[in-house]
Amino acid sequence: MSACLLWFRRDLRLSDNPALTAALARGTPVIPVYIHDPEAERPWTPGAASRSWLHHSLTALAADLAVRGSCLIVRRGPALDTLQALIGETGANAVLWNRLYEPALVARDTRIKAALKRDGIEAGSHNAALWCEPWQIATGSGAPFKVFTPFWRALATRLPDAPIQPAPERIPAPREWPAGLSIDELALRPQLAWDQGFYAIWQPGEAGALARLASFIDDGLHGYRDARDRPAEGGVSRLSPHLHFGEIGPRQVLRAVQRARAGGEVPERDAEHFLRELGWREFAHHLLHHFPETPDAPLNPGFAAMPWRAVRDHEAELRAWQRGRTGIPIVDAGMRELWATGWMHNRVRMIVASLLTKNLLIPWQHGARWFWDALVDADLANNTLGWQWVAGCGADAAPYFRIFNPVLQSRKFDATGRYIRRWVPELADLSDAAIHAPWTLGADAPRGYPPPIVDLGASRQRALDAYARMRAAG
DNA sequence: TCTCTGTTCGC
DNA sequence: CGAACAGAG
Repeated sequence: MSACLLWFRRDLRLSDNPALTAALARGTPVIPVYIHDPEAERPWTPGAASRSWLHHSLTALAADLAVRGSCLIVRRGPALDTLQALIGETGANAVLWNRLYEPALVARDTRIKAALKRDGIEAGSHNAALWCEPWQIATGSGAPFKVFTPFWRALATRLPDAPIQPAPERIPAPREWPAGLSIDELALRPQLAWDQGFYAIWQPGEAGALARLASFIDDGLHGYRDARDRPAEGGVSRLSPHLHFGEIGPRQVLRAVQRARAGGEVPERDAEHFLRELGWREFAHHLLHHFPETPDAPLNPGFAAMPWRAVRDHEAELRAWQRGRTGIPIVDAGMRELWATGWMHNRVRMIVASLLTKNLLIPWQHGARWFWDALVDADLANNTLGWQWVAGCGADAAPYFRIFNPVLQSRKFDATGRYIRRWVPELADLSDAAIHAPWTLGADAPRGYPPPIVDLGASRQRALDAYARMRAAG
């Protein structure tokens, strides 16, 4: 009897899922499968925080499938071998999935599709993750975009308009289910439960994603343009991990914003600024597709000559940055928020990344690696774009060498020090005037909090000099 | 999605 | 003397 394997990867939802829609349209039983195959993602195997989230997301998906008379079959091993084994066991004659965009996974999926077709198996891939496929958008001369603003203008002409499918009420089951592992057997959670704190603020899974979107549209979108920059406020959507795992799709987010905008509940400027953030996500995938080397190498080749400091000589500085012990309050607050919650506010991501790459002159790849392990929303496209942007070697390079001043940023975006007080409690008693730069208190600076790891003025000049030397060499 | 400096303006 | 602004990198 014929059946269809529905291969879940990072599209862990039942609404707005084109592969699921296609599977149902075939009218045969559907066998949902998740295959744990981290080796295929080398060198970017999922980090520890991301694996923790995945555990919870798979658990939610399995429950959502069970309610619909279905079942998530969990396996481990090379994806093609596992799919072929399942085909043998179930007699399935089709495999459907939604696309991923990481270079290593694109290569794997291409091989799998060819192998399945050679065996006479229908193999179909769909778009669940993007407004617009990276290869469907180009400059006037047919080249990929490297600057955000023109990319955004082009994207606006190609927004999706197909209707969004709701989650089905039932999913037809096979007469017999193949064997599978329990989610626990994948050992995705850390041995020491350092991720416990994460789930006080996060609800992985489709229901959590939809609830987050709804509450953001209701009371976060209004005033978003300004509130999004203040890390002490809940002024951002916090949808990033849900989007990364496909617990919600960008089309669903777009549709919800458009509805709120049309209803007049939300000022145009706030809707526009939020949609631009989704535009940056699309841009990141566009760049990763067209420049697959960029997770490791600068997009701007001139940066090969950038005299970064060798990290092996400065392990202690990297370690202090990772642990939130740089002595610069806004930076330490961000790094500790990351450690405690698996997430960091985007404004603060830019500040901590600028300190590492500019003031400490440590290569951006080391920061990207740390984020990769610590973020629940770790995403190769977004992480690469963000780090290259801050380092100055990526797309949308400014005509100047951008160096954030963490004290000014802190005064501007955390004026009352609420964010710092929350994550750096040893500074909680300082005045609003002193909390952004406690070393200015001299002998009165709080004990137990380190002095700044670098002189911000001198290290700024050092970075500018390094940049000038790079340009002279190029 | 920036910072620094110098200038001007208002108090 | 600080706020506001322009220009440069």
